[in-house]
Amino acid sequence: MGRAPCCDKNGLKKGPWTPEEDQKLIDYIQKHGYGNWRTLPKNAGLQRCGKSCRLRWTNYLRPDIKRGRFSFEEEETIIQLHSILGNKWSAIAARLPGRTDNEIKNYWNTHIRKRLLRMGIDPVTHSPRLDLLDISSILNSSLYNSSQMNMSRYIGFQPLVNPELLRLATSLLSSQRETYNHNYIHQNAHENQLCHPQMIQHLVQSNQNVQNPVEDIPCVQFPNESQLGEPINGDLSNITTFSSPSSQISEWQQSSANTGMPSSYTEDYVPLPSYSTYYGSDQTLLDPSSETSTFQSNNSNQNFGFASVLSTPSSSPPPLNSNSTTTTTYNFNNSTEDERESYCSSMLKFEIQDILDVNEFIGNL
DNA sequence: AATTTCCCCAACCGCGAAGTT
DNA sequence: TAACTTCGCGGTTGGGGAAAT
Repeated sequence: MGRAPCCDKNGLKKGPWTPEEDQKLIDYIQKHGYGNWRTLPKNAGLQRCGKSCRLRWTNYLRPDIKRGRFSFEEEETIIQLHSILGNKWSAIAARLPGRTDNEIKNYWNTHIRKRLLRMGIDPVTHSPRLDLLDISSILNSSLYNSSQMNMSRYIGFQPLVNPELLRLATSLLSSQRETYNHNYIHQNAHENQLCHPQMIQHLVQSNQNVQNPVEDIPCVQFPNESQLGEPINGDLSNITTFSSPSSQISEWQQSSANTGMPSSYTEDYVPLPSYSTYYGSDQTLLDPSSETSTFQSNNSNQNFGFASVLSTPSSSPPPLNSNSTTTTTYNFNNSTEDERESYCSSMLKFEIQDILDVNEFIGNL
């Protein structure tokens, strides 16, 4: 039969730890090490359950825990890893020495997530929140008439709030709804398709001279962990590079042909620009479609290949070189959150303007 | 100065995977 | 193999401090 119950919950203390309790736990672990959390509290003279002791140790008392603000590099790392791993906080923490999963989770929820939302970026998909740009629904809503479309409040920038432009856009879109429906159904035949249909509609229109306009649609679709599946021959480096959409698709398809990746997967995949375009690392700042716009961080110490990320056991975080040398143009290490956000907003503005070329939009009317 | 609201983060809870008997 | 426990993870909560009114 199984073991005895972990702990009798009756009579065990809960809530904040006192310095005395902390000291008892530290003393015990320094003497005997940790391992059997079930018996540890009793042996250490603590009126706590093992789970509480483990949490206290791993999240607070561990000597290698780094305290204080997250650096820009750490923040960038978290965002990058989150885009790959989702809410796998322990896996993310394994890549950030001295940071706990709980700390990262809290930081994500209280800082990064909010900032991304303010920037108009969906913190789940890491793509621009195109729902905010759903022109038809905006125009049809009473919000438009009553509040003069104060979109900038929601998405943090101005260029898309021109009601006249939106009206024209809606006119265009409604006249093409039938075509759109066809395209949309076609484009979204696979799950996780994150392209916004109206965006597609516009881009298909504005790229009439392009042989394969869909290729140039900067929509985003991220391979999630399950989609990535097992590393092929232990090497996933072929999917760590995100460059300009059209060139990348061919790269992706080529590499998939080499690796035997299912063709349906390669057809659907449209890469996301590097996160350095959010945060402005070197040349990607100026040219989002640059071939150098790789998913890999420009920080030389943070090479986040999918393989290394996915294969890292959370229980034994591999040490990252903490001697960071970065080519990042903007140094956020000592910046305030506002400064970071301001900069990020301008990045997003660039991105979306690039996607929704307003002049071209008007030119098509 | 007092009160209210907001925000952060340490800690708890529940669940699933892995391990043990 | 089944039954059970332990461990670890991710989601959530609530206490306390800071900021706003």
